[in-house]
Amino acid sequence: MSKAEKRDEIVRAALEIIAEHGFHGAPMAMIAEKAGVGAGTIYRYFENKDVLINELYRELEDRIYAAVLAGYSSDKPIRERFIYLGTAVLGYFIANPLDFRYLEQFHNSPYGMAYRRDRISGKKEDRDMYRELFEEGVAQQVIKDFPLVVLFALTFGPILPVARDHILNFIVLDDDLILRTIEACWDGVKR
Amino acid sequence: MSKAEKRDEIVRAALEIIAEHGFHGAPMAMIAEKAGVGAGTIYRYFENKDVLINELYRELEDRIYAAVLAGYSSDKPIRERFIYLGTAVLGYFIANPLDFRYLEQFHNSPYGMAYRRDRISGKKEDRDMYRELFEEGVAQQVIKDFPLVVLFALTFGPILPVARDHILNFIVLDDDLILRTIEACWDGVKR
DNA sequence: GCTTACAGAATGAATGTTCATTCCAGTATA
DNA sequence: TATACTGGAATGAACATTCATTCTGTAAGC
Repeated sequence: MSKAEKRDEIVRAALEIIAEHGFHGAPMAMIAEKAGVGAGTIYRYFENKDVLINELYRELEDRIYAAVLAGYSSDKPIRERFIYLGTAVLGYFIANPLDFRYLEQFHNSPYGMAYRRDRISGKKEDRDMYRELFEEGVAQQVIKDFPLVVLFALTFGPILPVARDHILNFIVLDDDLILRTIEACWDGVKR
Repeated sequence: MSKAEKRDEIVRAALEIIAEHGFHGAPMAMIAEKAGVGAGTIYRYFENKDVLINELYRELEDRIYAAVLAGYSSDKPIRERFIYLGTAVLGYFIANPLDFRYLEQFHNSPYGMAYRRDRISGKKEDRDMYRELFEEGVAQQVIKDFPLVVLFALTFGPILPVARDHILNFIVLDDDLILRTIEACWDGVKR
């Protein structure tokens, strides 16, 4: 097994275990076992557990960004772009439940708090299609004139619990219901 | 200090520390110190930490329910009731940030998962004004015909992050912005 | 081609720390 | 005095991290 493959195994194992059991149900020894390496080996690739957790987060973020960006076109009308982004994000979560559950764990933890703070205070670059979309929409008077965080809340607020309920089998989302849900978010955001 | 007072002190201390530091930043010894009792004493009032955590949750739920119910009148029109409930809940969270942070911690933890499961599968009685409101609204064709969980997501989905952002000082919500935010939720939910 | 030597990688038992929970000597209450 | 309650030290389990040791692949020497 090459060096890169081994690193990947560790990251994959961490994703799986943390997504399923939370940060505190994921001892390094368990991650090591699932990855098929010794406990000490992880520390040859990651300085400590925090670093592993943060690097995994960055990787997931990149993957989602890439997946969603693929079909995005910034010259379509605002509404169409909004619907596309919403369905794409929700679709990604449903297709990749481990990723979703990991992101949730991360966001609802001190890691996520720190990350969020950096982001809102502008310390973090964000290549964020939503921000751009909202700003344009408000300027064009197509979207309600709210602070950005409120628009984010109106959009992702409903998407995340709906994804969670689907992943946990509390509902079944088919393509039609996904679309109607995102359209309902649009109704909340549009002028 | 009477027996009941001591119990209250413990519960209050737990609320404060867990809301601020999360379940894992809240050792029993720290809760005991803040409550002004010995560590062992807590175990005379609560069988173990899990019981304490769950009882505290129930208490908060009751308080919120009572606060919101106070001004609720189930014979007003659907929209008016929706707006009232939304602003009341959001207002409660803003006025009681510790309660809000505790509830968030709880919901995003294995405790909350179990609770949620019981609730959705109907094992738990819920004296839930929202459920009733949604069912009535759908029947009257005033509200979009979605599964209940989606309607919940469209309503609470935005309320919770907005409350969090306010409590963490990422935005300042005044009465006007609160009202407009809830109205936007209504736009998402109404037909 | 075959052996030997060696650097770097991998291992997992051992360590130190952080808790929840228990226990009991001391204190209040009746 | 007898009973119940309290504080906080003691216990033991869980876990991240370390490090002495073992393994492995490569390259030099023959």
